[in-house]
Amino acid sequence: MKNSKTKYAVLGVISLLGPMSGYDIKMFCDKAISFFWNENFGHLYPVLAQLESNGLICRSDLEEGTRKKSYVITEKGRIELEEWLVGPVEYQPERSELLLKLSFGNQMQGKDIISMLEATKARNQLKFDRLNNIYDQYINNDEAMKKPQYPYWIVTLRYGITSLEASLKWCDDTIEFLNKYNGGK
Amino acid sequence: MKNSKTKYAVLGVISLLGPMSGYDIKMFCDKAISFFWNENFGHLYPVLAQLESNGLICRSDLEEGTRKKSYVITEKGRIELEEWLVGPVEYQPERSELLLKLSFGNQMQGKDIISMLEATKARNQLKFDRLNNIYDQYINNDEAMKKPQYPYWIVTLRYGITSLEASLKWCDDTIEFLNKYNGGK
DNA sequence: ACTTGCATGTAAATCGTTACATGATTAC
DNA sequence: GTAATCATGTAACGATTTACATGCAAGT
Repeated sequence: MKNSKTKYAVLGVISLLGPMSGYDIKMFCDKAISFFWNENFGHLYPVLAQLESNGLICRSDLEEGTRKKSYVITEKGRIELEEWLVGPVEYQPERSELLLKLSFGNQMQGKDIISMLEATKARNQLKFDRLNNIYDQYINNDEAMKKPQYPYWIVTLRYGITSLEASLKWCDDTIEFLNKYNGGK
Repeated sequence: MKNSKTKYAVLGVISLLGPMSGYDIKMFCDKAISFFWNENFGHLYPVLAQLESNGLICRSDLEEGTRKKSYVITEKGRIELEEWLVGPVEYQPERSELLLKLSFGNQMQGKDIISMLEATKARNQLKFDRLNNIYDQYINNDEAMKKPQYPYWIVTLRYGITSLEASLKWCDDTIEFLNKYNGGK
């Protein structure tokens, strides 16, 4: 559990959104932050158990009688979370399957490259639209603005939107460039 | 070896750049494509051995007497490479430590957020400058233009440049936004 | 002599995904 | 009644990273 960012994701989400179960955390990831963070049950539950046994989170008493196991963060957990928060953002080696394939483009047929780019564009357009919807609902929303995380969520949304925008433009430019290049030779 | 993209990276690089050793492949990754693809020795060598035992690559006779083991792609390897190339680009769940931390920004001190963003900006500025240098040397270079991969490498470079540009702009905007927001409240 | 770069590999650990297994509750 | 959603977990597997280990060759 040295490098598990899942650990910190869990600590952060729980510390921010009060008593939460593994299921709650998963749903929150899927619905609210999946454009920059993802978790799955198979990893989440063991980490949760480990965090509890290490005293970084503990059971809340909100679930009386149900199967649901809600957790809150402990003082010890909060300290570890803060240590991570002020530490450096770890370098993450890039791995883009799209670019890898594209760099071997001379071994592909022109139509296959274009359809790969079109598929990427379509996928990103969907993400872009979805994010923009969320953003529009969130920005200047009185309810949302009361929350202390408001400005931070705004900027993460903007990150997603900005980079998807750039990606969409690149798709268009690239399709045009390759069409011209292959037409012109 | 079902989902190993390393496998395809190796096949692609070897098929494109002729007889290559594990070391050669690693150096190529580091120097030429590290902005979108990375490999490490610990993974590379076992995969190389496996690809050879599966008949997807075979030893070339270029290394007589040296310790260096150079490989070329086989017909079987080329077929598998092409199958992967025309297949769909797999969805990769996002995981950005920067955005994860930022989304917990209300639990950080203002100065720590700003320095995190400044560090990100500085790092990306470096990458941006480096990529631009490579791009400038490559674009319209007579030597480079003769190679069949020329247009494809151009567009991958543009991808890197475009997305770093977007990221740099976002850093500036975000620093300004958060400064204003926290100053104004 | 010594450091840097070339060169290949193994072992251990870990992280994360996928598939599997189970069962309660709620809505239609 | 039955499908969807809520809810928790385990097991197996696979991919990748990190650390370790070795040794040659070339330049300074």
